[in-house]
Amino acid sequence: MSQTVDRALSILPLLAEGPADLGQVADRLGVHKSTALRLLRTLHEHGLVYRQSDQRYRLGARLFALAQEAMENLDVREIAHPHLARLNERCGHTVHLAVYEEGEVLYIDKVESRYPVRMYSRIGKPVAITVAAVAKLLLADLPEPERRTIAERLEYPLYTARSTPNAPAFLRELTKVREQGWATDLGGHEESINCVAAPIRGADGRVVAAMSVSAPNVVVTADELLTLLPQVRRTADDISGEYSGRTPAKDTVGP
Amino acid sequence: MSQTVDRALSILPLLAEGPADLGQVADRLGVHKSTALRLLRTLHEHGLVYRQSDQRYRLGARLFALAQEAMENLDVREIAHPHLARLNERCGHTVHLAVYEEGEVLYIDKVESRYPVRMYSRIGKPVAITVAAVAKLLLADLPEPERRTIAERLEYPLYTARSTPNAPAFLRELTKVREQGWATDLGGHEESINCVAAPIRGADGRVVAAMSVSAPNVVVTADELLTLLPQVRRTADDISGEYSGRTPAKDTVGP
DNA sequence: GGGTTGCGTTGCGTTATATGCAACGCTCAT
DNA sequence: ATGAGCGTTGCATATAACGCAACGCAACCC
Repeated sequence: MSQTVDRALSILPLLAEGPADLGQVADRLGVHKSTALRLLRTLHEHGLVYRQSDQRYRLGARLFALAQEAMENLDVREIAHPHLARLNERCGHTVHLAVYEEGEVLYIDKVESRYPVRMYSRIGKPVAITVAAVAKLLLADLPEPERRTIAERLEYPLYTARSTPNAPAFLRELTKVREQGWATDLGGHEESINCVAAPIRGADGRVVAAMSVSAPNVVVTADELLTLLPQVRRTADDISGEYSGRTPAKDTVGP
Repeated sequence: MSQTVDRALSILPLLAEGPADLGQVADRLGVHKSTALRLLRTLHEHGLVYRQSDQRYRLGARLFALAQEAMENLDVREIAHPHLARLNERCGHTVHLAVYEEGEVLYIDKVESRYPVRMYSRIGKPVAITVAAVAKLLLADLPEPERRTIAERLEYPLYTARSTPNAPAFLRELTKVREQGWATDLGGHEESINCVAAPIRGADGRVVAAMSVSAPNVVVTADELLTLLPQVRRTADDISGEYSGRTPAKDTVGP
């Protein structure tokens, strides 16, 4: 809509691939060097872009700070966190919280496993959308046409033999998840890792977030992990209640 | 430099404070609503801004993804991580990696303590610059005039009784840190938490990053933590060697 | 239920503003 | 020394961003 801003913002994903010098930026934007320079300078003033010692540009620190603040302002996250921590206390495994936004699913909170073997994931990292249990829950709640559109636009990387292979299979899985009200990922992303997930709903019943418990095979088998399902669902329901205002937050200590 | 981009980018920190509607954004930018609308639309197209169900705008998911990618492209981080993990294996405490950029110090990596009591911190969060051990190391390496300018511009919040109280005290501390080549934070940020830190240097000897080991009093006393100093310095030196190309990366397993 | 207020949204003419050019200056390597 | 390559500057032109005013649409209140 606004050409100048559009061009300036296009620089960010470009730099996300790695540092680049003025010429490279100008070329990839298809503009004159002087134009690119002015845009970069503006981005620099706002701290979104940093000029390293070899004169090349890369993404700046303000970006982290912004992402950080944005995260801390998410109210679901704030409400959910103590519940996630409590669940982690009880079962010891990694607990994740994720939301859907504009075609992406991303983790917004994580409580680390207390077992020495830990899985790799990071807050803010987009989730493997076709296989993750939380992603299935979040997508399953979208209106059917949107679900179809998204499913057909997605790619289906075969992380493992049990990954969702294509759109029809994914849509079938979403229907199942929608009906049963919970989801799993049994080695669909990494061979040895299983997850159980449950939805968190707002006052209107719409799914606003999803949470999951994940553990590697070497710690517990898939069957053992599934025995945690009731606990996970109860936790998710508690969060839903508090989020939608039905249940006031419980004080952890009396006055 | 570029008015339009400048205005658009000013929206981001504004939204970081919390969601806002069109009118609020327009007012705070001092522009007409239609102008604000166009800017917001452009930001929206790039995913930096999200429109929530109540029509208000807040920061978008792309921001997380960008910050994430930016972080993973930092080569110091990549080189340092296995060393940090190894140190954590040996001592069990929380290990941090931080860099300086344009007046801010921020954590770019963290390996969690293996003790049940953990300190609060998050990757990407700006560090308490006047007290953190890593911050002292990074600032101590700046040229003297810059150091002074920064020190005088800073605020000195008294987190605890042992926090750095003002600019002169801070500058004195920096001089000391610069000479001894390592730094500590003994309860300067949180009463019960101590840190020991060492600098990571590039080929030209300039400090490019700093790493620290942190632990609460309840786990180890400050004196006990200080006995780890040689290990911390050795780890930092190993990273420096690898980063500056002097030492080739060691294979963890043979062929 | 009609009127009103408070939003977001649209189209348009004007003018400020971003643009590309060409020339300059610098560093580095030949 | 000399050239190539890159970032930087000033400037005239034209484009694209601006504010305005009018519209559409709710919600709200009398």
